Amino acid sequence: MQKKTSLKDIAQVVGVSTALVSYVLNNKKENRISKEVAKRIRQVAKDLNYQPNQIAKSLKTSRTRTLGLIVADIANPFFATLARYIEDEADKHNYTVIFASSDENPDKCQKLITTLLNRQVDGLILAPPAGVESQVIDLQKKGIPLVLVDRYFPDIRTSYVALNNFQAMYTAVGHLAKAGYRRVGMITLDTDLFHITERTRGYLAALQDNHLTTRRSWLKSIGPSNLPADVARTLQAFTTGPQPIEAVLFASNVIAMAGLKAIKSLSVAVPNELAVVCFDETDAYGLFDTPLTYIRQPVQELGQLAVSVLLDTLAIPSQITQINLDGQLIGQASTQPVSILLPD
Amino acid sequence: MQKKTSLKDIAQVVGVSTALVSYVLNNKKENRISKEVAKRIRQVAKDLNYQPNQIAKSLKTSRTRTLGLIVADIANPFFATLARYIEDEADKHNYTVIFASSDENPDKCQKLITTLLNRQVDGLILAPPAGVESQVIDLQKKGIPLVLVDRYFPDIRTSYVALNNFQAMYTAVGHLAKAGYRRVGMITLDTDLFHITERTRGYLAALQDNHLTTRRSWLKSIGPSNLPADVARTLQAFTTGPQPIEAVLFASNVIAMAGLKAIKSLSVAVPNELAVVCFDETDAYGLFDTPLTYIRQPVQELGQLAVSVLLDTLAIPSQITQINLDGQLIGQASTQPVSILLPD
DNA sequence: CTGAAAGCGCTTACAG
DNA sequence: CTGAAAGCGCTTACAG
Repeated sequence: MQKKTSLKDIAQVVGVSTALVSYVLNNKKENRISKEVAKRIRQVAKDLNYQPNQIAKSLKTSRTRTLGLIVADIANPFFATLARYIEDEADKHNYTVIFASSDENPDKCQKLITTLLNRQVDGLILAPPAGVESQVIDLQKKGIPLVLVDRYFPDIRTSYVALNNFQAMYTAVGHLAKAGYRRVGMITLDTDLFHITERTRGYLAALQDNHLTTRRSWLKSIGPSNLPADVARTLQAFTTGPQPIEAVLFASNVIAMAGLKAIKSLSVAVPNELAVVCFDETDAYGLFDTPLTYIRQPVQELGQLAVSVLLDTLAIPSQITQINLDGQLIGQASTQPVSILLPD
Repeated sequence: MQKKTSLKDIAQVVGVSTALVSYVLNNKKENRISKEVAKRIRQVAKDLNYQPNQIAKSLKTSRTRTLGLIVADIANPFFATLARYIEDEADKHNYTVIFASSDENPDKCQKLITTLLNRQVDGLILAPPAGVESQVIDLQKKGIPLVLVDRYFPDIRTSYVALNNFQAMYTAVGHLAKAGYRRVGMITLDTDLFHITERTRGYLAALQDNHLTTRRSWLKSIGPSNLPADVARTLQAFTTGPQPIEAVLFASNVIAMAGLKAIKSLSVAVPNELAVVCFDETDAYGLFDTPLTYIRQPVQELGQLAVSVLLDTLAIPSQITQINLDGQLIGQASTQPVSILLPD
């Protein structure tokens, strides 16, 4: 391997100390260094193609300009898109990003946190799995700059950037009510994650405020194993029987994809037999027969704000910033007003 | 911020040198150190919750146990999935991954390479954009451990892990020919990237070998600006006129998604009016009316092999490993044999 | 105005 | 068998 040139090499060639070279290349003490020496140094640095060793710099300054990002799964389109915006925003500030996937597993999350901290990341962007409250508290105790994204723990005072999930689902139900749908069901994930339970709370509150019937069986929580089959079974139950549901909300993108596939294979007509609201935006919706109504998360803002809140925290460690962004309901044919539905 | 405990802290408490502590905690010279001292050291390390500072370790050893990953766009499902497998495989060997997106832009790629090298990554996994041959050669000159993934440059002798794109498309055309389709078109990306041009070469070779008609107008290359509209226009041209095409190949996942949407909006019946073969696997295909035939890339193997080839290169720098993996054709209803097509 | 010296937290060749 | 010392490549308080 070709030897990289170091400050020392430049210093030797120019005949000055490494200190002076460091000052010049970092534009420090500009007014105190003779123009000529500075010029020589810069020229030699360029000639030797000097590239500073960030590791050495980091050891000295104890700042790595690296952020750690832990999501549930980088292969999930939501997190992949989020990661992209985080990357771009971090790059704007000359930070790089190390990413890792927790698979919603608290033990794995703990391991990843330790790894990232050993690499001296300057701060952590964390989409926490359920059950890591103690890990987050521990990070705070250690004074690690931290921002939660997508999810957070209402009982722990941390910085976070998240969707207002209550409002998002509340709005979606209101939209259905206004369009004339009365029997509204929801399929959600079986989890304690706050962002998901908030969606349920929004659903239930909106049913009440819109004077719609609430039935225990119309709200179904589904675990990760056998998810597609369980979603299909639930939809079948929802749509058959004497008083079938008129509209369904899918509370996550994973649920939505499974739900839409089930709707196709059950040959349920959308929206005539069943109106549909999905969560998150994806290219895939464009392949469904009916244009789909969905709740759009402002993923770009989530990513950008996560980075900028974290960078603020680096500057002012005591500062806590909590941001809830509103989702946007994109109304399409899958929730057409009942009054203008075509006869079957 | 709570002060982290260092080797020195442990050494002070136990009353030995930092050197000895380092030896014990790294399990070096085991037989030369008295069991008792070793035990004390381990105990104190545990009590003080010692976590080694990787930055300091890296500066000394000049190995960071970090890999750099540059893809076109981490938000693209193919690269997101690839990144996930790379992450998992790297983690197995106690490596972490810094990722970055080049947006197929050579200048951005150069900038990212420089950034990653300054961070002293041990090696680079690169899905190179077109036009970065000189950058790759430069990396080789510098002796940077490197593996290309997904794409490579046939004229440069580097390690790579890629799909056998020629074979993949050749097989797909053969499948169509066998099913009885005679007029076969392809929509591909307008690029010099080898992996894409190989797909074109496979298409053309298979047409010839299967004695199918080749027409210049049946092979259409489309640029990134206005891609969806251009794909739609092309499909319309393909399917209208006196001698419409009977089958179409979409040469990438982006083309496929645009193509499928266009097929829907043009109300072209699949496979009766047009048989379809897509590239890459995605959840989204499940929402299309007809089960789709597609070419599956072994993404997991691609990711795992990229990491293991790179780690091999770290051990034996001179070693070049070139791997072409075969794609798998998943035959479904969208390419049903002509003989059993239902009448329109 | 300039630069020698100390030190960040480790590892390891080397001397005793 | 054990550990002091040097050094990785930087930065910066400090002395001149």
